[in-house]
Amino acid sequence: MPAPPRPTEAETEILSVLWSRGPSTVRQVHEALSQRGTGYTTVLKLMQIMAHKGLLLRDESRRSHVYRPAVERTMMQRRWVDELLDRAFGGSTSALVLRALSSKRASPGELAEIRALLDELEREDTEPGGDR
Amino acid sequence: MPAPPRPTEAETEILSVLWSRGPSTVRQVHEALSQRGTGYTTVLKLMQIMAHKGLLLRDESRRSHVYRPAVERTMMQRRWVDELLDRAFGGSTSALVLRALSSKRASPGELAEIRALLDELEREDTEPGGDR
DNA sequence: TTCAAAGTACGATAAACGTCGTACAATAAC
DNA sequence: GTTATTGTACGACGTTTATCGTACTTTGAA
Repeated sequence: MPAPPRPTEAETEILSVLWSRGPSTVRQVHEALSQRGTGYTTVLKLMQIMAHKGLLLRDESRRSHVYRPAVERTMMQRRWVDELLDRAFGGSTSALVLRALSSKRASPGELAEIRALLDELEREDTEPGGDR
Repeated sequence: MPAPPRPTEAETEILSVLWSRGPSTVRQVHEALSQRGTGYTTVLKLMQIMAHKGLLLRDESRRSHVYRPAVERTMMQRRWVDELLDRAFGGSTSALVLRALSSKRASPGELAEIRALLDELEREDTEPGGDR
């Protein structure tokens, strides 16, 4: 099975539900997406197609099939970030980070988290072969 | 004129050329995109549509119309980041930054840049009404 | 056992995207 | 002045996306 393709916008919404809810039936996903007002069969068809594309896996052992993501959220986040990096920031990670930080105000806690990661990254740079 | 819509993928490539080259004719954009092998009239039509949508402005005073972006690169980067934030990171800036930093290795210079911004943001937090 | 409810499967459709060919206008070359 | 070049305008077309209606199947309740 080749790497699954990039999910479309509607597909991404479905993936989000599945990532946060865990394995779910079409009905459950449809209800989670209820505020968007799309019909049940629309969600059904999308999820069938996604399974076909390799974006979802499904368990058909029960009458209501149970779907789950075939890709990890982390993996997909990485792909999206890489894509945005290429497409919009000329590959400059710092430019993206700068934009993210200046765009939406991050909480002090979030800033601390980022600083911690920064510390770790710089430690790895100067002390190659550290932990992990 | 309402806010211009989100550019599509092909439109984004054209915008990138315009942002880096400055105002350009269709031919110049087409040449900058030559490695992608799209036809001249394709680029022409795309750019006409983009002007219609409010993504580009054009100067028709010369025979070869000269196009330029109607939106600033920075503004669009902000929109893309916000969108990615919502769609994929549940609005958590730190999660996005963490993913960006752990995904692609940032250079020491970039890390320093980020640290400097972090310092500034935290200074603003504790000393409201500082510089700016 | 029949019948409504809840499911899946899938064809049809409308809009958006990217693509190009062709028609036409203006300019430059000869 | 005629012709080749370079440009714009725009209709047409194949794909993909998102959407839904309808047909068929399974199951549980009356």
